[in-house]
Amino acid sequence: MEQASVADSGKSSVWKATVLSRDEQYDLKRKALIQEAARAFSARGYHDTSLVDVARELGVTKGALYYYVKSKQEILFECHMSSIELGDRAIEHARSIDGSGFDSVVALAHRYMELLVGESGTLAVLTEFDALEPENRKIVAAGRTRFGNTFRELIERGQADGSVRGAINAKIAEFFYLGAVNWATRWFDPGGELDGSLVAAQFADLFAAAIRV
Amino acid sequence: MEQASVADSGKSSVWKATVLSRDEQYDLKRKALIQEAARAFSARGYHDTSLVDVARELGVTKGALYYYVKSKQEILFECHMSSIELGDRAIEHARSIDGSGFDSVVALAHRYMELLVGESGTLAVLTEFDALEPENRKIVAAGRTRFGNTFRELIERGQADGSVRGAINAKIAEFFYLGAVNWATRWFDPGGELDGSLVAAQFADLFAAAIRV
DNA sequence: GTCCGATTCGACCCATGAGTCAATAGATAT
DNA sequence: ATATCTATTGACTCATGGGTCGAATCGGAC
Repeated sequence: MEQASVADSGKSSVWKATVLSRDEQYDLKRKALIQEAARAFSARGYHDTSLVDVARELGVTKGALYYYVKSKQEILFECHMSSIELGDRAIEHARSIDGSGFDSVVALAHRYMELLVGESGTLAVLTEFDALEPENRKIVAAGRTRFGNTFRELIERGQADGSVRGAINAKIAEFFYLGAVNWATRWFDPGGELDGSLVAAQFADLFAAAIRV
Repeated sequence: MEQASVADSGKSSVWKATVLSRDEQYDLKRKALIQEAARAFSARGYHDTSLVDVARELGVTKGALYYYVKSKQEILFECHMSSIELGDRAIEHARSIDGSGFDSVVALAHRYMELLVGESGTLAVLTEFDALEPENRKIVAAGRTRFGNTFRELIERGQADGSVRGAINAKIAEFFYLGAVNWATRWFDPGGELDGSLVAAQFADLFAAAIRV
């Protein structure tokens, strides 16, 4: 008992709670595992994160993890896929905007960042693309391309309709903003002094000012 | 002979050239080693880069590398230190500007990026900070802090003298720009379609527009 | 040509970390 | 109480990669 409470001193909150069905518990634990791994991957990087560490953080041993996932690579892949999904949701939102190209890209940029630092964003991993094995990388690359193309398309539409500065190179602007965002996953701390929606708003504001005509 | 030419098919250009003194050759080879490692660290990350790969790229075996450096960590440290030095040079340049706070930060941002994608920038590594061992990390952190403080100080001076938008959070603006820059070391290819000085100019322009009053 | 120090090789050691698996403790139903 | 399925352990294998070291090689000095 004493020892159990010591083991629980980590973040193993989801790894107990016995008021649920089998399947529900399984799903919850799996989610918790991926989320914890995502946090570690984002902070320290894929190759510098050992599953022993992740397991310890969950108050469990490494072997147990393999009851929920088949490999470390699978975890990374799921992290990437959920970030892709956030991208798609942001795209959907941007497309629903009935405004200029400028309005749309800014909406895309803002919503994307909001989702990333928000509730469901804690399991998104944007870096470590190279650590994906070829097969998975291809799938993730498709999602990335989808997002990047939309981003550039909206910028160019803005340039066509006169709402975005013509001097801007769409590709560089995209890399510029996505770089800032990708990097944010490294330093942003959900419990830190900077509030998520504040950061998202500032990021969107900086980007908007950067490309506004 | 035949085999030697095959081995040379990499980028081992500096690893021959017998028209120099001992010490000069030693220094050159050491530089080449660190530069090649930096390229690999920037592209694939520290932990995913093996010294066997670096050695092969230089047309040499791993053992030979240890004649020039004492550890992989030493290489990483030197890479970081040279990026710090670029930062200091950019600071020096920004301080020499006799203008508003806005003019100074933009000069800092522009020059920093120029140096990074320029000639001497090929050995700068900005990410992989966590891979530094504690002692080295402390030293590098000092350089980073110096740069970050200068960056924020200039922004705030700009806000005081009315040349930078007051609504901007200096810290977030700094992270925003440095994120874009850090990320650029991952994708920028000196021989690629995008010219270095063009990218630097666009980055500075985007940043300038983002914070301009 | 021979010698000597500067370089480089390649085989080796060792730590780390991914993934496996038989054994077992825990819960659940009968 | 017992049989059964679930979940977890901990000891294991194996591959990778950093670092070491004595031996071999190379290039210039005499």
